[in-house]
Amino acid sequence: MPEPDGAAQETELSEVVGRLRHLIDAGRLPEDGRLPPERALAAEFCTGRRQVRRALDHLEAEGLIWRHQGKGTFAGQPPDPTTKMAAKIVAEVDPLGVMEARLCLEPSIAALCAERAQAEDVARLRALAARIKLPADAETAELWDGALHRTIARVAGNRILLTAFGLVDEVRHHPGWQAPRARARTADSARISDRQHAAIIDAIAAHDPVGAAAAMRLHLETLAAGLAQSLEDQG
Amino acid sequence: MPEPDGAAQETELSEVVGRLRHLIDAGRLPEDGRLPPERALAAEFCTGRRQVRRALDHLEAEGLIWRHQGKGTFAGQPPDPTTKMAAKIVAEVDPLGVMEARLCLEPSIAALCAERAQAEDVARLRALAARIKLPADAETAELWDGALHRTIARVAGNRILLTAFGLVDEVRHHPGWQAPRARARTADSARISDRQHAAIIDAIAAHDPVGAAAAMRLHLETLAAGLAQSLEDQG
DNA sequence: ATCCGAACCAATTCGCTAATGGTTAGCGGA
DNA sequence: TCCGCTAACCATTAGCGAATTGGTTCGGAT
Repeated sequence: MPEPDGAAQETELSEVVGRLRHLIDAGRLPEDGRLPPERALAAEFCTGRRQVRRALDHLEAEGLIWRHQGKGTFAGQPPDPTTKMAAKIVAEVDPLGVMEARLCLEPSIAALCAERAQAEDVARLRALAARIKLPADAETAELWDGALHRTIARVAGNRILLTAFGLVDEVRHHPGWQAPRARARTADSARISDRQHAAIIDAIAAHDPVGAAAAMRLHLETLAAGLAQSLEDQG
Repeated sequence: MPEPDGAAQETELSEVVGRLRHLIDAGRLPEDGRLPPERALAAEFCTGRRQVRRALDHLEAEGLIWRHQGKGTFAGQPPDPTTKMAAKIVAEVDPLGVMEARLCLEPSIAALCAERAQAEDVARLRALAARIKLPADAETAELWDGALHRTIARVAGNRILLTAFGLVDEVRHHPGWQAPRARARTADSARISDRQHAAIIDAIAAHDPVGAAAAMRLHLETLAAGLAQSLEDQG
């Protein structure tokens, strides 16, 4: 028999996988999401290191964890260079500084987008804008809002500006800054944002760079004002 | 007399500055551009560490060197993590794309700079502008030109924008793109750039954001036109 | 023949020391 | 009396070696 007791091994492996999943979900991991070493896990689960590695292979294939030789095993996604840069910047900048940077970048990006957008690009933008107003919860709306702005930057067709925008976006979405932005979001502000998004996209569709830049600037200034108000209320 | 021999000290300081400049320009530095420790420089120049530090202060204000406690003193620009990113971008972008990005970023940066520049900042900018027209060779002039634009970005006081600018600057200075820029530089274009630099700094000194942005935009458009011409001539 | 455990390899982190830029206290000259 | 300099000190970082950790291979047990 090529596999003496393959079924039993299968069940043991999936049990280890389950215990690891529980360990990750339980939130008992340190701040950086680091898992115990493989050897320690093997001892804790009263099994061999090999089984632990197999289980970790599964979890890694699922994208639930990432590993690096000499470094360790971590829950979540591996950090890419942009996030590292963003993390450094977050320490030295405040939400208003981010809005300032957006005000520098995004109007010009919108203008370029207006120059270059094809009909299908405009359709994509409209679809995204429509999605923003669907969800009730602020977090999902933020997600689609980010997607809209990012798509505008992508359509603008300048790789450098897209990277710069991505940097700002990364800083913007950094955990810890969600609270003031969530506070700043109300039903009223959402409605205003929707109208402003529509105005931006209209200008882009009309291939009107100046109008697109102006509409984007107005939108960002509105957001900045709301954010400033929120920060003022807070502290 | 409040200053015993202030003049003599001045001359000694500027001599140290000159020797340091020569040391940097001579290209006898190691690959990473590291300068000898301050103590060693003091010994070599037969002076005190204080004078060396003052001289280095000048060079740092000019953006020619950067220092970090415990790390050392280096010629050139402090390495952002942008370097790796820039290498990726270089492959997917052309010189005109860089100019496009600069046209998006730098006018707004100049406006912010105009809002926030102190008298000493303006003085630094004027000193840099004066240095651009001194050297005969294009490469050194480019160096000082870069230092001027970077200082404007630094004075603007927004860390994110400074990083974004650094990204563009890194791409811009990537080897292989020097040739068309060198071809685009003539005695005429240098004189025009000088005047435009002066106009930018005047607007900044006058705390005129709109004027600074307009002057910067004009300057970059002039550069872009020259670059486009150069590329066209090339083929 | 297959699979597991132990040993080994490579990359990283940690703790320490030396080196280096930044700062301050105290002295000497005008 | 005041200013500026030298020397010592502080904070941060590089360099190095030992320990840690994921990745791999080899020998043996079933």
